[in-house]
Amino acid sequence: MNKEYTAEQEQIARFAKAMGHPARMAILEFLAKQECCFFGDIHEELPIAKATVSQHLKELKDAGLIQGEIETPKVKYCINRENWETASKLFAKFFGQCAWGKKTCCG
Amino acid sequence: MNKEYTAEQEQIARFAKAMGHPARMAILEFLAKQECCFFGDIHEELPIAKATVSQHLKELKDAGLIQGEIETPKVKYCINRENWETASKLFAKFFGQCAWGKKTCCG
DNA sequence: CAAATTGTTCGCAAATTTACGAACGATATG
DNA sequence: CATATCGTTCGTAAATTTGCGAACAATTTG
Repeated sequence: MNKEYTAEQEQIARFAKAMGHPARMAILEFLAKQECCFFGDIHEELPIAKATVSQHLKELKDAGLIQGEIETPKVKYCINRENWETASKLFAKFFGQCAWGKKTCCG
Repeated sequence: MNKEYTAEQEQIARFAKAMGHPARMAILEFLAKQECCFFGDIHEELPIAKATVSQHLKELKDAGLIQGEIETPKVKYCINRENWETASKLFAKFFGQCAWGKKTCCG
């Protein structure tokens, strides 16, 4: 029972947690593929109620992976590119740190 | 309320979920850096009780990211390299799929 | 055999997550 | 003004997660 967690561990865990549900992965993939889109488009893609979609979007927004913007009467969502890049690098670094040689992994 | 999730979305979500806690990230980093080690070594690294460590290890094992092996009287844990590689590729693919040009992201 | 070491499992409590329908606010339309 | 559309928020229920200490099993040591 010693050390605390590093800020980087907390950060990547936050990103990972946000990605830790199929609905949220589906949302992220959908957004990543097409610049931006509206809530309704996302809802159509998913097998869950709109209230639940809204909740998942909030979590992704809180994690910093997406951002939303009101475009009356709709709401437009898109990837938060800056944080997406941050996450991308964090995960790449994480998976690249293995100590057993680059041949069998991370290649 | 339409489509279901793809197998790949489910898989990456499973990996991400397992990584979605700082303690589990710390465990993975610790293991990735040093081939293998014993339960006690992992426990020493973390600010949580052994029962909780054991639980986190079980989740990582269930997700396929690590594997354990009894080496009486200790238990040796290490990264599951095959699945680590699978995960590495899945995440790389995921973050690389953005549609807004490679210059501003994923580079 | 008694005692110590190592880690898992059990039982429990508190917090969080997931999901839904209903109600709601805001704006546009008839 | 009444209606329809769009999406969030509220309230609730069920399931899962997180964490701990105590008990436990298996082996080794005295």
